[in-house]
Parts: sequence; structure tokens; C-alpha cells
Amino acid sequence: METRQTLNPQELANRYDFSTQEAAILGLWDQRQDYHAEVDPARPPFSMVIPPPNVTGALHLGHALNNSLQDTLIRWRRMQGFNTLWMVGTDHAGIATQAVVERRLKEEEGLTRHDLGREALVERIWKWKDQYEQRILGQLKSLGASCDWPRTRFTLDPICARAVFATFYDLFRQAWIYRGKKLVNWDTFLQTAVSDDEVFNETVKGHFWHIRYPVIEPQPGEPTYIVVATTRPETLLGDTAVAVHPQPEQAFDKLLAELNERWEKASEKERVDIQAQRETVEQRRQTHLAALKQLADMAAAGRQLQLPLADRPIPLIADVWAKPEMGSGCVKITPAHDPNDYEVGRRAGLEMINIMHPDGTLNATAGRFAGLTIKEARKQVVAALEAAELLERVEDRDIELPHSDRSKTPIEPLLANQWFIKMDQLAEDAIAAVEDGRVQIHPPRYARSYLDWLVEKRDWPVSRQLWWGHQIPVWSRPAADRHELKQIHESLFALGIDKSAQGRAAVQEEPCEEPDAQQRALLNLPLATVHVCLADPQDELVTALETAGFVRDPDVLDTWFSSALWPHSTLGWPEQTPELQYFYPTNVLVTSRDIITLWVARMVLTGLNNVGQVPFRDVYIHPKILDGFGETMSKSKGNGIDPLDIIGKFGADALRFSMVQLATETQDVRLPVQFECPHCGHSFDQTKKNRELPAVACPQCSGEFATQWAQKPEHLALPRGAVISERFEVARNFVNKLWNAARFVLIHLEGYQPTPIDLSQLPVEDRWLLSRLASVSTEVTQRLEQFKFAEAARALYQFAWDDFCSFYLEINKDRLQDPEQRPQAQALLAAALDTLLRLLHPAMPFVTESIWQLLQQVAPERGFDAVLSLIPAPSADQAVGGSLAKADSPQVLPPQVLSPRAASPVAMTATWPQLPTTWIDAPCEQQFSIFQAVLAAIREIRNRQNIPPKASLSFSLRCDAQVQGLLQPMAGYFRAMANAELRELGTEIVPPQPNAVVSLEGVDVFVDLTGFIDKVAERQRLEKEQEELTKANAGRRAKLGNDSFVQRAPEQVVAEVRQSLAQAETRLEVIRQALAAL
RNA sequence: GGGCGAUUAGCUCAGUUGGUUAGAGCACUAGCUCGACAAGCUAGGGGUCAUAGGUUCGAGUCCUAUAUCGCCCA
Repeated sequence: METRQTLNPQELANRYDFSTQEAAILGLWDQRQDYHAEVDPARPPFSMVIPPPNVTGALHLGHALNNSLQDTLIRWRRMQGFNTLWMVGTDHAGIATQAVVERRLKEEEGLTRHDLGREALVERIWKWKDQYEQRILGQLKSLGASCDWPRTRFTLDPICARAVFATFYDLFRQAWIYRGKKLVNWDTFLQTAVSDDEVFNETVKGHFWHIRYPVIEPQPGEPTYIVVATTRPETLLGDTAVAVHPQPEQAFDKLLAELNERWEKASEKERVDIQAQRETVEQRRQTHLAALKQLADMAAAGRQLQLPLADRPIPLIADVWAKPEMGSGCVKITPAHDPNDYEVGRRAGLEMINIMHPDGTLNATAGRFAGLTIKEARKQVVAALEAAELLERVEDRDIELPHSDRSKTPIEPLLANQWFIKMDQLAEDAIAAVEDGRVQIHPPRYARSYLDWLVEKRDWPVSRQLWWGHQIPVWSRPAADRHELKQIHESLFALGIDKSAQGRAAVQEEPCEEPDAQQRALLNLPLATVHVCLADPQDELVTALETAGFVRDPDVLDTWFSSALWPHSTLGWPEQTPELQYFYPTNVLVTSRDIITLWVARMVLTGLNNVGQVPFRDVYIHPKILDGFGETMSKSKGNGIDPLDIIGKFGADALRFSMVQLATETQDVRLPVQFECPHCGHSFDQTKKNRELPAVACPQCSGEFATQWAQKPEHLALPRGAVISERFEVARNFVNKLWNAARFVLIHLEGYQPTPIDLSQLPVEDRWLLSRLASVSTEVTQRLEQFKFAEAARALYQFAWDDFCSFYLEINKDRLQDPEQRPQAQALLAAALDTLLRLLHPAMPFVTESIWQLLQQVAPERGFDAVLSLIPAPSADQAVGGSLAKADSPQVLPPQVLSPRAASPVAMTATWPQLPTTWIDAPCEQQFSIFQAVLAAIREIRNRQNIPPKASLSFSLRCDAQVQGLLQPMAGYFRAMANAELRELGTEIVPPQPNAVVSLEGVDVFVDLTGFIDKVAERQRLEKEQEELTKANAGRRAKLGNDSFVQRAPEQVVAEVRQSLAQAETRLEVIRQALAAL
């Protein structure tokens, strides 16, 4: 930093050079490490954990929003005197990261993960992680995030891993973790299961094949075959039943009753549709009911069908899943390959036949079709059916087909062994925590999605068929019979793995679902499987277990399992570390609504289970940023804004302040997106069309530039055009305004000497400023406590720009010229700027720190610090609830004379302003607003009359003694701010002639128009004013003439209307006279 | 199908427990390079508060329905 001797404020650039300044400030902060927290029981803690960004890729604008808000909170609390910890780190993001690395492997080397092997692939992903983690942390730093960098964690690092295995072991031991079968969304390309939220549906053109299933030994009068329809004919190889509705008549009745009910409530338009449906159902009932009843009877009688191509008998069963109104009313059941059929299979105790290899080809159970891909098998199955004359007909149909978001290939449902976490008790505890207010969600409406999801208590499947993640710490061995089972238990006993294993290992025995021994033998199923879970997967028992024939589960845990532990795992749990005891529970979690269930709810339930306390007290859910079309931003749409582009073009403070301004209570905010032309700098709206092009031409200079889609050499050769939003200009301009206001102050602090400020001797403008400062700091504090970021930003913006710059600085221009007034003015200016910087620091840390450093050189000792230090720092017992207990105004009365004190060396650790409420002076603010109104009136006349700014005006004011007392000392300010000379003021004045008059409440302004008068303009202005007032008064008269208003409305409201009518009448009279005089 | 939310100026958004003439920023118009700031200053124009009902002395605000859009869950 420059020294006092070398700083010449006159030489500061008139535009804030954010890129240079940000780099310097980052260096300063890194050197000081004020962001690092150590346990200190004497001080109250305030802690947060970052939602760990995925190491999959770079940060996007949503992260910028999320982290701007968190940093605003943490800086604010730090300034309030809390010992603040912002825990930072990244998430390994299982499938997302593995998929990215695998895709690159395929593209760049033509290899699959199987070519490479587990160990080598995982090694590659670690390398990817190292690279991206660094990039992500770097991005957070450039955003100004004051995370506790030395404590950076990663969900796969040893500390987090320890918590993961401790949790798994604990749940396994209590049998809250169990293994079961589940249909998973199988991605045949990546050969892994993907979760429901990684699946998207796409409508594709397909067919509906109607297939005949012959009836075995039909009784006389019964059909010889049954028709079922399917969009996936190859799955019939895995069919284990055909279902028909058990009570078709009742089903029809119920359906019609429902349609009637809907018809009653429906609008005319909908009724047409419902009526058509009713007719179709009625008709079907006529044509199909008898046959369906017969089928139901056949099912009850245990009739069997011959499964085409596979030549197996399968039962005809009765199940409500079969819809009598659809197709033939019969449906084939393939429990291992369809979620609905799976449920039917469970109800009916059907066999579940898996016909697929993990790579999507058919396995041995498919007989002669084994080895074929799904696509090829479908072709051949259809051909074979045709040849056997079992294909009745084929329909064209649009099909909703699930696709994997990761590989963009169709999903095949597949039955697999999975580990589950039982949700009963865990969910109940997490529900209670929100219901009794231990965790508060803001805005409160989001508590509903949290609770609705938890009450379902659906068990949490935690297995993922991946290599990147925490490998499940369970070793298993199947036992074919009782003898082997006994042997296994004996060998475990010999290893010391039994009930007395004392926290090292736990055993579960999973019996086979199939009770029948013959069936088991047929399907090659074990009698039972013995599972051993190790608390530490590095335990030396591993070798012994593996020698004893146990095999470790190859799957890894769901990423959310490790992130669910984030608030306590990062603090060292299961060790009872001092950090855990001091910083847990954390205070606030800031996140977005789409992971309330996936993440927030799970953190609460694991926190309660592991630590016995909620992980955080407040959850703030911020809005989602959409583009100008109301669509979510994403790289795949081409409308994603890169925060680094914004930081480069507008500065980190502009990005942050914009984010804070966006954080309203609504659930979405729109940010229209533009392209920026790299040739001429022109920015223009993105459209749904141009955002998908590899190259775009600038409408201004017609220069072409490349977008993210550029791939061909001719496009890659073009310069890259950034995706930005003009909305950041507002905040960029604000940052610059602040910079220039500071320049003004710094320039005028020349010769500054620390001077005491005597509050009893202050002129009106200073009292006004202190009053505004006190109200604004109170308001901003309250807004932040309520998580109302946008409102805090609004209050700051309005104060800094409209009050501080437009009035206070302008007024001071005069005073600073006067040697007698100058020291006092300087003392107040320095103190006021100091306070403003503190207030803005949490949202705009760089520019405020830059200016603070300059102010340190010019005025290191300044005014309000004396008051600020009167505020008691929060004590350890004030930490409860996370909010600074309302320490309100200082216990000690604020002094009348403020002595300057040395300020904090950095803004980052300066005290948060909490000015005495006694400074709030409503009458003074009201009086000052009269001054502002008179000033505005004079300026309006000048503009209306087209009087050049350089021409001096003179004016007179008619007002009462009180207003006279206020405005008399401010006469000079009218000169400075409106180039207008106050000639006369008081009750008895002689208005200049000709004049323009503006009648305000309590004061009439007469501007001397000698030499300027434009009668037409003046008449227009007066007539417009007259019209407005007359219209408003007509409304008031109508109100007062309404008896029920006068009788029923509160007296005060009626009185107010009467008063405003009277005042408006007085003003109208002045206008009428003026019009007459014209 | 169930739930949540939105609809206010050309655009993006505020709008307190219902109470004077509905606000801000951007954009637009006119004027201004005066020693902090043209990324600026001064002033101005612009709104049947989505639609239809209802409650009320009084509705942008409360209730009901409709329309359009977005998100979550099944």
C-alpha cells in the first residue's frame, strides 16, 4: 500500500479500476488471514458450511448468488464481533464426475472404464478433481468469499471418509441399513444405475405391438389366446404372468363415477372432453365386460398361458394394475424390468426374471436371443412372433421414454441389490426439528416441501454402481445351505467378529426372499447371505475376511450420503473435537430450493442421529436465476452466464451487489441475457435462436464471433463472444459512484486533523445526516437478520446515492471552502464515509476495502469510532439463536462530543455500525425534506422555463416562522445546488413579478421570471398542476360526502382526508391567482 | 393428478396489519462537460396493478373462479 506521503487523491482515477484493486485487496486479505477462525470460548461463534460445489466443472451464476449471500452474512457477523467460521470445500459428485471423466476417456483415447480398470480410473478422476477443485476455490476467492481456506475439506478426503464409515457402521449395527432388491434406472452406456433426478423423459415415435399369448388347456367356451399389448416386445422373455382386473364390472363403475364427479365440477370446455371419455368407457363396457369377467374367472381358476418364444407356462393372475378400459384389458407382467410390474410381482409373489446383462445385451435367460442388443432383440422377437402368427397388429404411438441425463441414452429398468437406509425414526426426528422450530426455514413456505417429503418415509437407497466414491464397507458371503451358514458363522467367531466385536465389525444375515428350497435351487439362489460391515474399511480384518471367502460390495455410496454429514464431518466428527463442540450447530445454511429434500432434510436427520443436535438453526432458501425468457440457465441451452466473465467486465463487487439485490422472497428472478460482441463491445439480446449457433454476427458492426458451440475450425478461429447481462451495469455504476464520492472526500480531506465533533453544535444538514445514518444502519441490520437481502441493498443504495452523494456531499462543497467551517466539515465527512464503507462492506468488500486503505492514509483517526466502540461486543452467551441478542443502543449514553479514534487497519474487521437510536431525529428529517422539495421546485421551474443552468435565478418563499428558521441558514445551499438566490422569506413577502409559483405544503415558492418568462410554458405547468389537484380533491369530496365512509372509517382517516383537502384547496388558490396574473 | 409460486410502466422488480395522487432502476425525451463522478447531473413523459366476480365506507393488497407461465412431487 502507498504511504501517506505519496498519496495524492487528485491523482486517483475517476473510474474505479476493479481488476487492479481486487488483486491487491486479495493479497492484503490473504496476508492477514482474518477469515481464519480458531476456537475461542470467550467469544460467541457464528458458523456456516458452504454447500460444497461439485468438482465436475466450473462455478455458474447460481453459485455466484449462493456464495455472495453467504459471504455477505459472514462478513456482517464478523464485523458484529462474532468469531466467524465459514467452512469451505467441494463435493466429489459421484456419477457426474465419473461420467465426465469417462466421456473424455472415450473421446480422447477411445477407452472405456473397463479397459482401464477400477484403480486407474479412480486415479484419473482424482487428477480431474485436483484440477477443478483448485479452479473452483480460485473462483470463490475472486468473488471475495472470506471462507476459512486453511480448513478446506473434500467429501472424499480422510476426515470426511471417517465420518462416512462411522455413520454407515452405526446404522448397519442398528439394522437401519439393510440390503434389498430394487428396480434401478440402468444406464446401459455408462453401465450404472442413475437416480430418478438424473433421468429425463423424451417423447419418441414408437410402436405398440399386440401379441397373442395362447391359453393352455382352455375349457370349452374360453378363448384360445389372450392379447396383450406392449411397447417393448423383447421384455416378454422375462414375463412371469399376465394380469387381468379381478372385478372388471366394479372397475368400470368406479371409473364412470369418477368421470361423473369431474364432469360436475368441470367448465363447459372441459365437459366436452369428459363427455367423450364417458362415452368411450360406456361403449367398452358394452363390448368387453363379458369377456373380461370370463378372464377374471379364468385367473381365479388358475389358468396358465404359454409364453411365446420362451415356451414357459406363466399364470394368468388377477391384479388391479390391469386397466379394463385400456387395450385388451390384459397386461403382461415383467417384474424385473418395469416398475409397475415389479409392484404387481411383489403382490402376487411372482418370480422375477432378469433377462439383461449390464451392458444392455440379453443374457442366457433369453434363450436363443441371448447376446443380442435390446434393439436387435426387439427386431428378431417381432419377426419370430410374426412367423409364429402370434402378432395380431402393430400400432404407431408416441412413447414417453426415460433417458439418462448423463449419457443421453434410453434407460432400461433393471432389478439389482441395493443398500437402503430405513427412514422411520430418522425421518420422524427430522420432522420434529422443523415442526418445533429448532430449524427454521426462510421463507417459511419451503418448510412444506421439506415436511411433505419426509412424512413419506421412503427408505433411502444409497448404493451406486460406480467406482468414484466411498466404497460400501460391507463384505458378503452367500450360504447355499444350513451347513455352510453354520460354517460361516463359526469362521466369523474364530475371527472375533461376533456380538463382542466391540465397534470394529457388525454382522447381518439376509435370508433369501424365496422360501421354497426347490425354487431356490432352480434359480441358483442361496439360503442366506452373511454381511459383515467394518467400522474402518482399512481394518486388518479385511484380509482375514477375504480369505474366508467374503467379497466386498463393489458399489459406492450415494454422493448425498457424504454431503448429508457435511456440517459435522467437516468439524471432525466422530472425534469430539473442540471445533465440533464450539462451532456446531452451525447458524445458517444458505441454499436453493431444489435440494431441500436431497440435501437439507438429510443433513438434519444425520446431524440428529450422529451428533444429537440439528446441524443449523436457520435455512435460507434463495431464488433461482432464470434468463429473460424465464428459462433456467444452463450450459446445454447456451444461456449460462460465467461469473468470471462478469467479474472481468463489471468487477466482483458489481456481481455481488447485483446478487444481493436479486435476493427477494420470490422463488425465481429473471436476468435477461445478452451476447457481447468482442469486436465493438456492443451487447445485444440473446434469442432462443442465436443462443444455439456456433457463430453469431453482431447487429451493430456485423463482425462475427464464436459461441460456446464453436467446433469447426472456421468458427474456432473467430474471437469468443461472452454471454453477459446488462443488468450488472446498475451495480457497476453504483460501485463507481461510491468510488468517486470517496475521491471527493479524500481530495477535500487535505490538511485533515483529528477534530472532536460536538453534537450539540451541529447545523441541520449534519444532524440530518447522522439521523439518516442511524436509521439506515438500523434498517440494514434488521433486514439482514430477516434474510431480506434485497431490501438491505435497496436501503444502502438509496442512502449512498440519494442522501450521501446528492445532498450531503453537495452541501459540503460550500462549507469546505470556508476555513472556519472546514475542520468540522472534514471531521464529519471522514466519519460519515467511514460508516458508509462499513455498511457496504459485507456486500461490496473490494471497493470498500480499497477506499478504506486510502482513508487510512489520509485520516487514520476519525469520528464515530468512539460511538461504535461503546457497543458491547457480543458475549459468548449471546450466541444462542445465532442472532445477536438485541443489544440495542449502547448501555452508556452516547457522548455529546465525539473524539476521533484510530480505525481498524482493514474494513474487513471494522466494527459493524450500530449508531445510537437517539440520533434518529424525525422532525429534522421532515424539515430537511422541505428544503429538498423547495430545491426540486426551483429546478423544475428552471427546466420548464428552459432557463440555462448558468443563468442565476432569484426566488422568494412564503412560509411560517418555523420553516423560515430552517431555510434561512440554508440559503447558500440553494445558490450552490440550484444557482438560485433566496431574496426574501417569511409570512409577509412581496412576490416578484412576473413569477412562477409552486405551492407546496407549508411553503409557496415564487421564482422571479424577469427576463425569462415563457407564458405558454408556465400556463401549461400551472394548468396541469391545477388539474391534478382538482381531480384529487374531487375524489376527496366524494369520500367525505359518503355518509358510510364518514361514519365507518376510523376518525383519524377521515380527519386526514379533511386536512389534505384543505391543504390542496389552499394550494389551488395560489395557482388560480397565478393563472389570473398571467 | 397433488403442491408451491408468479402475473404491477417497454424491460427487471418493490409495494408493510386494506387507508391521501401505486414506487425504484434500466430504457425513453429535453437540457447540462460547474474541479468527485457522462459508468455523471437536472427535469420530464409513461401504469384500466392478468381477467371476471365477491367481501368492505375503502382492494395492487383479503376471498372465489378463470387464463397464461414457471418449479417441485407422483
